[in-house]
Amino acid sequence: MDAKELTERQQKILRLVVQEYIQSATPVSSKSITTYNLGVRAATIRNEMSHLEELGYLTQPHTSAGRVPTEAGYRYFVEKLMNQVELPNEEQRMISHQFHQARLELDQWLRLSAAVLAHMSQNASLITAPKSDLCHVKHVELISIRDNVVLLILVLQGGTLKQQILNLDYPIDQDSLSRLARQLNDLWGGQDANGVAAISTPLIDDVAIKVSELVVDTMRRVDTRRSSDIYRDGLLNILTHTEFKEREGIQQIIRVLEEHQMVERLVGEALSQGGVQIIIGGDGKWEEFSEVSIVLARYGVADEVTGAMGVIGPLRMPYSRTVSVVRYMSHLMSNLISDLYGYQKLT
Amino acid sequence: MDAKELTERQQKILRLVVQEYIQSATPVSSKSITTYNLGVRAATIRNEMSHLEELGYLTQPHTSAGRVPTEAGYRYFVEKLMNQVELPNEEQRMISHQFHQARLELDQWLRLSAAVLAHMSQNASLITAPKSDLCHVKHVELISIRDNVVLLILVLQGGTLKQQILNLDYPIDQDSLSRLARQLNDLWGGQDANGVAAISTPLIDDVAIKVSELVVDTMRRVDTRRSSDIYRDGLLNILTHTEFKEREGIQQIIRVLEEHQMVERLVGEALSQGGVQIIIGGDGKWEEFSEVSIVLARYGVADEVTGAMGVIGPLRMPYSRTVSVVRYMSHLMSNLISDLYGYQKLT
DNA sequence: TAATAGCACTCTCGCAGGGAGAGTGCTAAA
DNA sequence: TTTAGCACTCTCCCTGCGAGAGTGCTATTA
Repeated sequence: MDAKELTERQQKILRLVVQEYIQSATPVSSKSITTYNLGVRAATIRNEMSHLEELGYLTQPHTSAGRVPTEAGYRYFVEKLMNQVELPNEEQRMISHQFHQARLELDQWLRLSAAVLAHMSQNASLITAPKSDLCHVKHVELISIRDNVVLLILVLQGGTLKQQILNLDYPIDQDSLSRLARQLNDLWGGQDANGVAAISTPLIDDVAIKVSELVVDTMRRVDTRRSSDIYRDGLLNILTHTEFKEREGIQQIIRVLEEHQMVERLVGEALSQGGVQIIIGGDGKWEEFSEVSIVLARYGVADEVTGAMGVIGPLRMPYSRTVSVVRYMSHLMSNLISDLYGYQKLT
Repeated sequence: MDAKELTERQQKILRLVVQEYIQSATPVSSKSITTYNLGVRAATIRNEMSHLEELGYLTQPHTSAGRVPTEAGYRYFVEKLMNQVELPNEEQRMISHQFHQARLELDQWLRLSAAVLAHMSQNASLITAPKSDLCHVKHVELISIRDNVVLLILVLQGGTLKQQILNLDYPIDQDSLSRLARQLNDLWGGQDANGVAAISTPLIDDVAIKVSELVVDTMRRVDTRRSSDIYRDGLLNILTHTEFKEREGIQQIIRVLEEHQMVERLVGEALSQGGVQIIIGGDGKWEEFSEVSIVLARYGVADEVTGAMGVIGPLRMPYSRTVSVVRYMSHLMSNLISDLYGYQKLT
């Protein structure tokens, strides 16, 4: 099963089988490989294919059908045989142009990212809003909505916004609220949840106590919740391109997109290391993804704000193109975000 | 085709056929209707069924199969035959309990609403964040992110939050920003986009001008975009419950959930009138929904903040239950929102 | 006149058989 | 080591057939 066991010709054949199958979705015959002018006849290719099958890279749906890549086959392809191309300059320019048109609004960027990932890869995409690794207070603001209803806005380090409504027992005017907000900002700036809690113990003002409770509570919840808002797109691609028989696969994809728990696990994986990661058929680790492949990358500013993005689709997805897109998009978003905040860039 | 043409017995039969078909998903035979003790034999029911077919309420997949409701059949059922039940008290209490546990966070409420709608109806759901009909400034806030990067937070009447990043040519400290924000608040409070633009013309301060441009621009975009954030859930229900042959229907559902344009059209429809609306097979108006039914309602506070929620699924959806859930949820959300802001309630 | 028992008719569904076609594995020769 | 040739296998598609479900029609009954 080791890579060294494959001759150059075997590699060529494996690559062709994978590429052909990704395109056609039908088992690849020895004959169809001969059209690529390898200088050998079908019989020879058959022998090699049968060897590749023994090694676990190919398999047959039934005895007299062509070959289909196994998960191991895809993995070998992705790791050793795929030509890593950059996204064509023209497409890069087109995408980045769209982003700069979208003004400086994070929400728009994320929406657009999901759309671009989905469109370019012709699969489903997902991207999480960037999130600070550490949850520190940047700013609090108190806004009077009406007599005794107050809107609390909490800005976290990294730019995440949280809003909460506060119902008071008695009315309070905007001026008092602004004054209180200013005090609290001085007090809490740069603190994490525990810091705020500790500093707030001596507070006596009724409203201040309520606000501090709300802030601490909100931050604790941000801390425990791994991922933030999630943007998705391209589900329709899956339904139009994928064989409809593969019910199981489609369900897995939707489950990934819909269930927060799944996303959080993936995001955890993505954030654990840099670069583009490719998970093929769950890679043995995840049964729930047995029928799908996922191309993942983190983006953002290391140790400051990071998010994850990815494309999810059937095993036979156009890996080369997808990897290019995900890599490009993660760099683009990293740059945009670091420009936004003036941070140093994540490689 | 008029309602009066249906005898009481025909109504009973039509109701039973629809209910049976919704449950079983297989064409309903005359024999199976006899189990409901109508006091007549299968042959009689056959005659009635054939009459109902002439009237356009039933149809047969093929000559010797049972009957299936037509769109007109569903519509008749929904309008005249369906028993409008309230959601059981127990379920009402369970749901409302969940909402009060979720603290006063709109985001959580919306998420939860989508989940409840999807779970109770066993179909896909969608809900848009409530949005002010009129877009007025409630509050602006300027927060220094670093030297010359400023976070602009714009609170609109109704509680919608917008954030924008502002890059300045030179650094500015938080104190100056706060002072500026206070001035701008006094100046702009309660104004709409045009008001802000008009008032801002005499401004000379460099930062103030930039802020005003950004605010006007943002508000204009909020004005033109019909719907705000959209929350979805329950797509998996569709895939597990629906016959998988009905590819077209599933694609239509996903298209509704994924494409903003579709959502906006539906929301427009929902907002145009109160109460729960039921769109069956596009009701002739919308080709794109030929295979699906949609149960819609608006919620919120009339003429102040309103949103739309709905359930979407195959034609054979459990209308009675779905309508109950949507009605209950729209009231619940209306109450929560009016409590939140202290507004008067929307009927 | 409305209801219904009875029966012929129609259509689907599942199964089996057969032929065509695609693709393989193996053997023997170059 | 490669390859031509051939037997073999398996799918796919078409056909035919019998069973079963359900209808429509007709003649009879209350």
